Amino acid sequence: MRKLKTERRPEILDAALAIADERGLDALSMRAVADRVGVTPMALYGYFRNKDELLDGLVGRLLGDMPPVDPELDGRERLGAMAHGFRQVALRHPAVFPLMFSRPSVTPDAVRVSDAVYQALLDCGVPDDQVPRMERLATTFIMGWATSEVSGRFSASAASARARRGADLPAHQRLAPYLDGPRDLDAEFDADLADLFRIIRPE
Amino acid sequence: MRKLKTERRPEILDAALAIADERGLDALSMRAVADRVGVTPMALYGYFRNKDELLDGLVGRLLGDMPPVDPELDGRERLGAMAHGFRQVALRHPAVFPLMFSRPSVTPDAVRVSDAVYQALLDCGVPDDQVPRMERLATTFIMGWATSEVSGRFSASAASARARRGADLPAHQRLAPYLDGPRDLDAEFDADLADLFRIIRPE
DNA sequence: ACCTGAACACCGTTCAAGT
DNA sequence: ACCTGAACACCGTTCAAGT
Repeated sequence: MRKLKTERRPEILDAALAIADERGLDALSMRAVADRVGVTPMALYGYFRNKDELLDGLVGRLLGDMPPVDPELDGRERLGAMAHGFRQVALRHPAVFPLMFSRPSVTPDAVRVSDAVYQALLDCGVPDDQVPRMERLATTFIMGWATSEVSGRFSASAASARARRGADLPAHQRLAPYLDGPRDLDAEFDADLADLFRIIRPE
Repeated sequence: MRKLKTERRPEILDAALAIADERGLDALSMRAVADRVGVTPMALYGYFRNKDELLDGLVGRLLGDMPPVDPELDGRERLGAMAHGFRQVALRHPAVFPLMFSRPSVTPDAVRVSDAVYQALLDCGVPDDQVPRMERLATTFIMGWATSEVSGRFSASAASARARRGADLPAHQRLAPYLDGPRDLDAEFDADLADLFRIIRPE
């Protein structure tokens, strides 16, 4: 387990992220990254032990890209700002964002984000012993929502396909007027966040 | 776009699921599936247009495996039973379950599951025009939770690594007693579901 | 100290051919 | 109607060598 070089890691991760953003995750090969950086594929193995570690680095990079949150805001406003920050990162990097679920990050950036969420929950009045669970609940929902959005699970085309296919099932029939209309995902995200706050801060 | 054969599709999907369960998603190659079925890799292309379609079929299979829910139960109990069903499917097929996010399914099984969730939400008293959003909210949370669990995001080892790394951040310090203890994911899932019902059915 | 070249054991998929 | 064989253009990664 030899020591890894670190100097060009940011440059390599930039190249990898650019490839994933432009051409998708399937196009993200060690060879493609090396080409973009201007080295041989094998040079990358001086910086990352293997492709999995490079993908972990990419998740860390996404967390480092989270927009900072105004510390003047109250707890609830900070949580909302962070939720929108997650969603923006997902929309900017739709191919990479879903990796957040499968590659739990423990980088300094990841821990800093967790700490900000903990602090916001504490400021909302969540009891200390409930904060870790509420953090998992909130981040799970927000990451799941953003992943669904960027992966097409909430797309209008999937919705109308389901509406068509379910036309003779009872609940689909009753709900037909609401299943295939236009969708405003911005508004739905906000409505869901408002509901989420009712869990976090029972009045 | 020629017509695909269907007869041996279930047999092929069984083989694929077995490989993913036993050896993970990386081991799930067309060649490995063909080997297990006892045919040449190219024979699979008579049943699936490409590997992506085979993976879509796998997601459909998972939805078909969802345990049926007792129709005698009330709406809230049925929702709880379906949530536990999702989680059980995830625990049985940890490598494949996360694909549910990225491969929105429109098979008859998928639509049948949606209809059951719609009906349960209606029976809980959710207004018709809110049911589709609540279905997305609930399934997103449940799938995100199950994906987190099977992907290691909730693992004790990740938690203690984060606890160690965040030891000098303010909220981590204050919450230290609660960050690295033993975890009961069964209990946490139930607690989260109870909170989720407070969104679905405001008293 | 950092990078390259050649090689190995794999991939998904196309096309033409076999029964 | 269903399957196979050979081939193509890729993969991630090891090892030994180059500067």
